Amino acid sequence: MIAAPHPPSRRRPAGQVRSALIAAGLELAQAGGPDAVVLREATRRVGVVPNAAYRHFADRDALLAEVCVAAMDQLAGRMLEQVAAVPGGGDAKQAAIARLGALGVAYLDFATQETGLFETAFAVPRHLEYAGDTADGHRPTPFQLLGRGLDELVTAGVLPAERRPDAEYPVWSSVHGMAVLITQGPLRGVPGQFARQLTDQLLAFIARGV
Amino acid sequence: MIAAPHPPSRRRPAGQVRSALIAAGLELAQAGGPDAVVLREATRRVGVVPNAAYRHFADRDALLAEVCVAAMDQLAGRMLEQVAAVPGGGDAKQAAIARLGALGVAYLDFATQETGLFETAFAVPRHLEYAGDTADGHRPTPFQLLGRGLDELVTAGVLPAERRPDAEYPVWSSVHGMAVLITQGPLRGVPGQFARQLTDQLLAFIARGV
DNA sequence: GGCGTATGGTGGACGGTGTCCACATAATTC
DNA sequence: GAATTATGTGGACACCGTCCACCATACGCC
Repeated sequence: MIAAPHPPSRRRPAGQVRSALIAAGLELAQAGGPDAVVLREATRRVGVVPNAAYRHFADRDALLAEVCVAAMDQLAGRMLEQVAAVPGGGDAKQAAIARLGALGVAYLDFATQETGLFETAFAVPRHLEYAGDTADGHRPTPFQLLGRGLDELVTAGVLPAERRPDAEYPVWSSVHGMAVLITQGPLRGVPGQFARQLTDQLLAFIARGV
Repeated sequence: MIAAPHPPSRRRPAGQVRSALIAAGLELAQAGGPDAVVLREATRRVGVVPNAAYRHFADRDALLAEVCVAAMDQLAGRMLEQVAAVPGGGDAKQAAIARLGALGVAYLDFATQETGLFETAFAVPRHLEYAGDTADGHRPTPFQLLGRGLDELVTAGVLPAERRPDAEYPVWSSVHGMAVLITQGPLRGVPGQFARQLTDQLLAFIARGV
């Protein structure tokens, strides 16, 4: 046996393995949702032995939780992009409405195009807390973006100020509910054309209800 | 070794093991959601060896799928109860609105009180189809109940007939979204009082938007 | 009525997973 | 330079879903 007595046993720069594990977990989540982020596979991709993960995370759920906030951050990024792409000029009321609509469409597009990540973003393990809004280094949360959109609606004079408080919740519920029903629920697999019709219908519904 | 050469190896009446497995799975789902319905534990509760399950289900997902329709059926049952409990007399318009509201409240109550079952009802395995509406022997689906509620709204003159088509979807999305956000999503753990306020606000939102 | 055959149970095994323990090394601190 | 801490390794355990080979019963058919 001429086996090397101890394989180099190299050690990566501080924090590198940790973030690499999160990145690997994100890949797995993208491909297969939260259940697919399996600790051993993540370590395999990073090129490290399974137990090494326990130097950086208490357990698999702790890793998953980090992946979840990363996924949520990606959703927020997509929403930011889309709202920035809305042409600005013209009527202020129309613009505010268009920007809010862009947020909703981005939300739904992300859910259908990146179903794994979308599912993961909301799959924070049961006993763990959802990270408070906008942890350091991250974008504003989708919830905050929605709040800004509604504020714009008020300043543009579209939404009466007295109806602004807590208006986030029904709007968020509507969009989130449709996203869930289409991507994971009984409405999954409906043809894209019908899904788009549902989206338009939903936006009109929200505009009347808010 | 005086071991009995072959333990009785008894055989249950036809179909009994199958339904017992579903019932056991339902218990597991109630306590811990879809991930908790684990094949081996179900067989253990039924008092049978793990492999016996494979005589009745192709695999664990097939068992889970059956548990899902049972859970959905329970949700429908709760909705039926609640809508039947709405006092009938008085203004037809008010009555129709009250009955639709009762459906929504029942949906949300079920989600908060039976979170495991609620989660399971919508956790049909990816590659399997959602059972078409109202399989034999089951109650009407929640979706059908919602449709009836909206029909009542039309006949009572509350909802213009031209807005009836496909009105299920935005309404369903709103209620379902809130249920998901409160029970599994970022809103979980909010105090019950706030949750109730959100529910009222949501119903008003729906009434305006529909 | 005897008998073959499908039906539904058993036992044992395999690979995969999360997690724990004991150990070994590299980096950091005094 | 020594002691301590942080990080990676190796090996093990229990649990899970699933497959294979075997066996006992119930049932239809001649």
